[in-house]
Amino acid sequence: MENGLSPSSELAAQAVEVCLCFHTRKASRAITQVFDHILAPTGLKATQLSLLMVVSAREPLRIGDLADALVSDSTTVSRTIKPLIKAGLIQDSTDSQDRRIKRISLSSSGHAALERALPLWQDAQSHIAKQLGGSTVQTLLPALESAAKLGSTDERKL
Amino acid sequence: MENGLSPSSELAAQAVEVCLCFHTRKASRAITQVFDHILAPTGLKATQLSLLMVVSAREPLRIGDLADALVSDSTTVSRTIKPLIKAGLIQDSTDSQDRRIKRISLSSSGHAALERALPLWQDAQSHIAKQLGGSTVQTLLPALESAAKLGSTDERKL
DNA sequence: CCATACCGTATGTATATACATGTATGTGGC
DNA sequence: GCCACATACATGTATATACATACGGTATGG
Repeated sequence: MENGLSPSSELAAQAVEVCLCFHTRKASRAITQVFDHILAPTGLKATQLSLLMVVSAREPLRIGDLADALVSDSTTVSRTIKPLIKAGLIQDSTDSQDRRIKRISLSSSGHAALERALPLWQDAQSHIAKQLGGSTVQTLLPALESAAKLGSTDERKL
Repeated sequence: MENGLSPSSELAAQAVEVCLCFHTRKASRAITQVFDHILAPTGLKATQLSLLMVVSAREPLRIGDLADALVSDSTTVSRTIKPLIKAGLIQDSTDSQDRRIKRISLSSSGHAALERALPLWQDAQSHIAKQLGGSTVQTLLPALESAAKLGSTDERKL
């Protein structure tokens, strides 16, 4: 092994270069960092603004439906909404028919925070789109949407 | 508002559909879930296998360099390696010249675990590549690599 | 040669994420 | 109506992630 790597290390080195999980996670960290920095003045993290945007588009909605929309576990959503409830941006109410169900919606503060944050969201989005180039963005978004569908139809049911 | 959405909610609904942060994170959750399920028999999570692969390709390396490679904070790396050190897969040794520096490398158990996991990694990678289609993968990987470079050159230094 | 600034890493705190499990509620068969 | 089962959500535990800060080690100017 002239390069100083064992055979399995050589394989691993090749694998990591094309690993879809590694690259998707690395890119999501980088993009989240940029969004977080630009969104800092709003007091919202990128994840939290995404949550507000999804809720605002579909409110009122159940935790399970929110989890489906986010391709996230419902126990995760149950927790990620907590800081936003504490901050008074999201409210939840028990369904009167089926008391197991929580209906999630934005408070008026939530709507206001969303409205204030959207211009900075646009800044971050434009900044990244400019760096990547329009054609890259055009191919990236559909590819990411395809990838996001993997979890729901696959192993999930097996 | 015939659709029942306020103006800002309508904007937010449009924004989230094209948000690079939201879509990248959603895709990374979906892909990570598939990898985690397929890798379950190895006892390694997708994130941990990625770590082992990167370390094996460049060992020994400093925590800061590992953080750069992962586009992650060095304080994050300092913690994410802990479960792997505890499991005996990764070892760290203090540099004899500069005792601030920790040199990270795989133990023999780490090399063995990596070797055992690689076939399942290949299963997961192939499974997802097949679902996405070869041309999508070919466009996705370079786009993700471009995106991953955003963090290092941008706001980071400002 | 010491004070100070700088560098590499760790810790405190907070959020994000998911699996296993628990709890409360609803539903259907008998 | 009661019991088994299913459904919706929460909690326990563990890992991933990052910022502010602390701490020890190194280098450097005076």
